[in-house]
Amino acid sequence: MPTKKKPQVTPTPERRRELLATAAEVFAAQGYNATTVRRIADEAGMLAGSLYYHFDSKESMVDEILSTFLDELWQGYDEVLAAGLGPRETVEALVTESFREIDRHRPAVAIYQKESRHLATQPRFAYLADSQTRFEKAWLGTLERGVADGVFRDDLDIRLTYRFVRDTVWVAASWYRPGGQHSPEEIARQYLSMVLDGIAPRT
Amino acid sequence: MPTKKKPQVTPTPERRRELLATAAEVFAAQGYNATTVRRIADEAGMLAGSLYYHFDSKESMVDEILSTFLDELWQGYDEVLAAGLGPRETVEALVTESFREIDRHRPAVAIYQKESRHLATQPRFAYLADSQTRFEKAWLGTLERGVADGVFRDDLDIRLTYRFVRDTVWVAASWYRPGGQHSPEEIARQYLSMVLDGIAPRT
Amino acid sequence: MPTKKKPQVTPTPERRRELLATAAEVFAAQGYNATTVRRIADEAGMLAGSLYYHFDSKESMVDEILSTFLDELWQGYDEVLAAGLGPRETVEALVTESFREIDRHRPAVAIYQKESRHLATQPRFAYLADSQTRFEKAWLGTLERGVADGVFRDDLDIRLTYRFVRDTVWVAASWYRPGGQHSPEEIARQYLSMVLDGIAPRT
Amino acid sequence: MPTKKKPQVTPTPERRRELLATAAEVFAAQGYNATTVRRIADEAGMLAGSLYYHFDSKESMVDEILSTFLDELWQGYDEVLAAGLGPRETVEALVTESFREIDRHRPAVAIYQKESRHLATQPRFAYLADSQTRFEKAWLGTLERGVADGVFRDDLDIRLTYRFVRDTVWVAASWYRPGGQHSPEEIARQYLSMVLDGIAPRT
DNA sequence: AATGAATGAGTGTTCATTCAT
DNA sequence: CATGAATGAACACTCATTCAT
Repeated sequence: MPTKKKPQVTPTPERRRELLATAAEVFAAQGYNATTVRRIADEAGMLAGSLYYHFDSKESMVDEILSTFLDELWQGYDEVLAAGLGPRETVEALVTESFREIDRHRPAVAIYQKESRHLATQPRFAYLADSQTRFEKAWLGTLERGVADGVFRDDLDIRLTYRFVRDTVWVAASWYRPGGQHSPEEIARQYLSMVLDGIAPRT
Repeated sequence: MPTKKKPQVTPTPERRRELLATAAEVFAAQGYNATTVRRIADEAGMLAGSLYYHFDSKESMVDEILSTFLDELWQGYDEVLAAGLGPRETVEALVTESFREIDRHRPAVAIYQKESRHLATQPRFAYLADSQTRFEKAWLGTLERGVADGVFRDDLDIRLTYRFVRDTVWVAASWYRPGGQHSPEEIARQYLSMVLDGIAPRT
Repeated sequence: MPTKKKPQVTPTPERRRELLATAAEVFAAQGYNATTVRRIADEAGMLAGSLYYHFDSKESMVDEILSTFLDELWQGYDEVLAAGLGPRETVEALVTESFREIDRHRPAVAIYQKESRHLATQPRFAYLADSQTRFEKAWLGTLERGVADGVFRDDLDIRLTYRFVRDTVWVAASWYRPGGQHSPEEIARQYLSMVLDGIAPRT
Repeated sequence: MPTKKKPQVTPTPERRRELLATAAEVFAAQGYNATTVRRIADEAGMLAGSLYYHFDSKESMVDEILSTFLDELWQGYDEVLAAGLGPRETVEALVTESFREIDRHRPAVAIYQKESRHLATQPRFAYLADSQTRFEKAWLGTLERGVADGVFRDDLDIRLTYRFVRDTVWVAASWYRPGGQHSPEEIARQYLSMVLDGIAPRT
């Protein structure tokens, strides 16, 4: 019977994206565990069971949210890392790119911040740990090059510096609201200024 | 009738503290919602129901963990704020005190970071919002004094600076492990150095 | 957004009524507290959790059972009270109406008898106390009118008489079984005969 | 070691009676199932576990309360039934005795009213059903004798009459408060007057 | 006699998930 | 595509009961 089609993998990519956006918003606001499927469905104007036409499970929703975000993030990062910039310029570009991602994927970033450690224990989310590792390599490498080149201080524990910069940037997702008074680029500029030169005036 | 003496309810604060320490560790590791009372009981070597001899509810456990932590935190902070130090010395003292608290109450700080926004919506945890407000006042005030005195830069958005310093410090609770290679004071020193002078070398 | 229609919550009052009838039967037989939600579900041929698709809580089940009963009861009573009958005819009509209610809502009446005092302490069940008060007013008023008119004895404590008649009628719910050898009207007739004329023969 | 005595069956009959009185009061007020052992212990000024020095179980408490009450009740009843009175005088004596028992054992009577049907299903409480049977026999016999002698009406269903008188009397336990304005004997007198002669005036 | 602490079975409730319609 | 109804496992919490001290 040619009239009965099995639902395609992407029945309507539009609706899918809408629903994921809704889910991401709720996950970010309430936390993954504390968010019920019913709540997401409410927000989407349907019943809880209906979501299962679009997604296999609640888990597959976060999965898709996070992997989509990380894919886009690494597209941007890889471009920067491949550009052959100097260490300081690389840091500037990475930070700027990060704030752009926060601007575009705020809920996903917030979920990533809050839940990734917890989720990464499951095999399905192994890519979270992978990403973390690549991230660390890229940053530590850049910082080390910078110390060697004399554009970053050599009297600091480099892992501490790494964590400092990393957290400094990403935590912003917890308070950032798109459409606020500062553009992502402006926030990046000020953050970079603080990170690079400190909050005490240079004499 | 003199026979109706209410028997004392909290006879051994010892056990209470032990159990709360266990609970805090699990809450910090798995998240409050994802932590089952059974899990805490397991870790404590008893059955789930037995916890209710000591505590009213799972909620009252986090409550006691967080309020105990905040009480101690504010003791330290108030001492610093009352000492009449200059803005820069105040910032140094507050940051150092913060890392000491992270060292002493790491699980509580981690819980606070992850759950306080969510918990603060309940009336019972109103003190979390209060604390947040006091915190912001203390920090913003100090930073403003510093800008006026010329010991902090005047070309930065002060709220951005506040968030920068605040997050930078507290997020450390997510990776800090007591007994590591750096003492809290050493970490504080390096963090302060980065925050105040930046990671680029002063020429 | 027109896509956000809230789906209707009570689409099939049918099932609801069936389930409430089942619940009422069990509550009446075992007592509200002694009845487990699992038991009701068993009787209804489903799992305990499934009941929560239809009802918010066990409490809301008794609530609906009792309030539905009282609503119908007062419809009948109000009709009688508004009919402008003499005191003796009013008493006859109220008693007859009561036995009809016992016939139609036996489980609800039994629950009301056993649990109302206990439930009425909760704000949610305030209407139980209200009903009690209205009930008392209606009866006492009728009895007083009867005494004044000389159709009821004036040598009896009127509150005692009230309790006597009230209990006499409602306790019947504890042994009455619909479909027995006497119709509600026949039982009412005999009860009225006893209450009005006594069990000793009139000489 | 002669110093260690096993607790006697009646360690201090005084205390036992006190505790049972307390328990009965709570059972009557809240219902057997809804009453926690902790609550009884609270009321008695001790901890829940301590009650188990005096009683085997919560069940054995009601057991002792109810059986003590029934023993005393039947002492009174048997005396009346053995006195060789006429049917009308027997009814008067039984009702009066009943109100005296309500006066002396109000909580026990209330418990009996509310819980006996439920408890009687357990073998341990078989005596409740036995008592019920004896009770029914005694009353039905007396009423039948009365009808035969012409001192009770012969136009009433005798089982209906039995239930009428029985319920009428015992339900009083639900509102009776010792020390009120009417003595048990006065209440009995008025009840008997209503039951025998009705609430309509004899012409 | 009574306490402090624990047990273990059970209770109401929640929630992700399924599936016939 | 979506609904209505149900499942079943898990959860926080309660409570009668036990027992060493």
